Amino acid sequence: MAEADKTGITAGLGQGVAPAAGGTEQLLFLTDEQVRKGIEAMFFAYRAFTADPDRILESRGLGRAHHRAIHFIHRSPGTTVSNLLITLGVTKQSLNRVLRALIAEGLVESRVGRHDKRERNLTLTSQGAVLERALSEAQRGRMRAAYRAAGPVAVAGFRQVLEAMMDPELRRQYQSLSEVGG
Amino acid sequence: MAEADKTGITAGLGQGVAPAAGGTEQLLFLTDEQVRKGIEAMFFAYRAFTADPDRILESRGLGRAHHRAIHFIHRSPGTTVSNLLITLGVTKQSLNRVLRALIAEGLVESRVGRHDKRERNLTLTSQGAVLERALSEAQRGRMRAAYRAAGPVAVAGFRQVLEAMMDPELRRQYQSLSEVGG
DNA sequence: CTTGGAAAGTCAACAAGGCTGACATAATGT
DNA sequence: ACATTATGTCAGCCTTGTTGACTTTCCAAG
Repeated sequence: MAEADKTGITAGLGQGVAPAAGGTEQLLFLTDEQVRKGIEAMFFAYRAFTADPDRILESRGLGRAHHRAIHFIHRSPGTTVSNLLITLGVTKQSLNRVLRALIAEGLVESRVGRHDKRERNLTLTSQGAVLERALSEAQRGRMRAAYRAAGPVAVAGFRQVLEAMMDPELRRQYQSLSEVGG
Repeated sequence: MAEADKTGITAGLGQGVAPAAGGTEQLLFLTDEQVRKGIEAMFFAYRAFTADPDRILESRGLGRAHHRAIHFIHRSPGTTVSNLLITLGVTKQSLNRVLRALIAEGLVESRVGRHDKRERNLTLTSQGAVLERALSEAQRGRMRAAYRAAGPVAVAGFRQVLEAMMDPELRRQYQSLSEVGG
């Protein structure tokens, strides 16, 4: 199947997309078949998306959960445990297990907060930064290749649809990351 | 490693990278920041993507693994265990546990193959079809809403990028599903 | 017809990474 | 002084993935 979608959207999108043949749907691109393909695309793409980092992590006895923590600590250095809890959407106990491992491995540092000593400010150690870099490189390499293959217009659309899929609460979190970032 | 510097723009620029609205970001869309946003968008969107079915499944004591099996059995009625194994990318033992539960619940039927009696042809029972419908409806509802919000051009781009992210092998599988399509 | 290999099922054991509940500690704010 | 917040931790449970070993059934080639 060719990437004929570029122009027509409705026309090129193959198989089950009956071109208005008795179709009641005013918007052709919203056929069940189209939506199903989107769902399956998410499933397969997400597998590919996590495959590269998983390979790196495996060799160090870490998992996807550690990757996520590393990613967001890198993204928001000095963030607190509570913040991370909200971002990751897991329980304190679950995150704590992950953080304990990361700290034990010397990848993350946990310092008592300056203003509020109950808080812990989390940062990557230099070792942690090295691993983050490796994980990120692998994942960004794939993402970058996909971006190149699909082109800038497609990339914009990609992000638009993903953002539209998020619940408002998640979207807010997602968007606030960029502002903070760095 | 050096690819990141190609654009001359590294981290810390946040949203400011692209000339906000309708800008010509054609040369800039491969900045690290852009790619990172894509990665995070995948993370958050995938959470939202699975949230609705998860809620339905939970109430019936099933999990995401069951959903995946149901989805692909629905998609390719009469498929064999081996086929499903390849599609889902899990081990025989793992899939078998899931299938056993689905059969016990009367959601899936396993019939001895006609041509090759070693094979088992898997189909949804009427009950299984009902559940599939419910799960699918929830997920497609969200996807459809996102599609509407983003528009047809964005949808095309969304699919293009996701497909470009897949490894050739996964992409082949993904594409072959449409042809079968029930 | 015998036999090798393929398809499927199963048992056992294990690990990652979610979850809940209960409880401890230290620091903060009222 | 006291309630609340942020964090950590123990214990136990669940789902879903993994390996390894073994069996049954069946097809197909020698």
